[in-house]
Amino acid sequence: MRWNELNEESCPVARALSVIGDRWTLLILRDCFRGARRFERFQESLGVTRHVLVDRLRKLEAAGVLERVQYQERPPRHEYRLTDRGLDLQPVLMSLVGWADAHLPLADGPPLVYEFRDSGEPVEPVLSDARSGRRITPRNIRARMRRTDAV
Amino acid sequence: MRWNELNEESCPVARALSVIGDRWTLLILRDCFRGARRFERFQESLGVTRHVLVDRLRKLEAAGVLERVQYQERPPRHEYRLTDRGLDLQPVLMSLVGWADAHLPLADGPPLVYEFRDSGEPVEPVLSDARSGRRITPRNIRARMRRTDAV
DNA sequence: GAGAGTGCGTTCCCTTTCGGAACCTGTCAA
DNA sequence: TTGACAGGTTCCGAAAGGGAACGCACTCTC
Repeated sequence: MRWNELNEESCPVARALSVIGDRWTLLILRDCFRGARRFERFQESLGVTRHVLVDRLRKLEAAGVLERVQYQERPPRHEYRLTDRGLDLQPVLMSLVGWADAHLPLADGPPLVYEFRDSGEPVEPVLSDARSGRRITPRNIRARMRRTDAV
Repeated sequence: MRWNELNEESCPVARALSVIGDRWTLLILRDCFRGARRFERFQESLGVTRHVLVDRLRKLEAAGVLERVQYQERPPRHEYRLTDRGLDLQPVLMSLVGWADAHLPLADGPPLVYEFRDSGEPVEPVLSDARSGRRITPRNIRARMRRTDAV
């Protein structure tokens, strides 16, 4: 298994990481979910070097996670927007936040909280089964291989 | 923001990535969830070089995600086991799997499926609110900053 | 009791990636 | 005409990673 060929793996974790597993990539997406769209804003927010940022944005665009949209003509300027495919990464980000808040807490509480847009009720995200609504824990489910090459 | 000082950030995404954001780390944890515990098995499964593997295992141990347990005396041999903190990363892995299955599908279907350990019913993991059970989507929730330094 | 095997590293060398800083290219406004 | 702005590109040295060999403390087999 080579890092640059993760997309050819059958394991879904590996294929997901082939898109979002590079350094900085998930932080770029975090900024996207917070409304960032433009190169300078990503660069300032992350402090990442500019060619790395170019590389990551290009890869995310190629993967269909971001789309590059022209927002002015002269000089041509583009911004990066989350596609539906990118929006679907929200559970990944929220799971990370949930884990960090639980296990790497800050002294003065979590710096951000999620709430429902309509009611303002706070959200405590957990994984559950879409059909039954049953809560998912590491101990009440198991993975079953459908093919042996899954690794 | 420097990669090696992500743990000092206030953003929970950054702090989570300070533990699991390095190359290979999530793939090591994937193997742990599949029952891998020993150095040789990780090394064979991933093809990662041995010193990188040593580095990642040490960091995960230092972060309390894995614990190093002696399983024989002479010569002393240790294996790496998920702690409760490590088990709590399952939603992160499952979110990645869900996203990959939805957006980077394989021609012949997902190589592995999750099912409930007791009933064998298939599991379709989604994020929902622990209290209300309401489904979470990118559009029905918003993040609210509790402090301005959250970035 | 010599040699091979096992499990977990460590060391060495070379390539790739990354960080830091400067530079480039249209365009507009002062 | 000079400066600012947005989004890159280029160059160089440093850090991280890949590949392969070696080390070491046993045990097992012949």
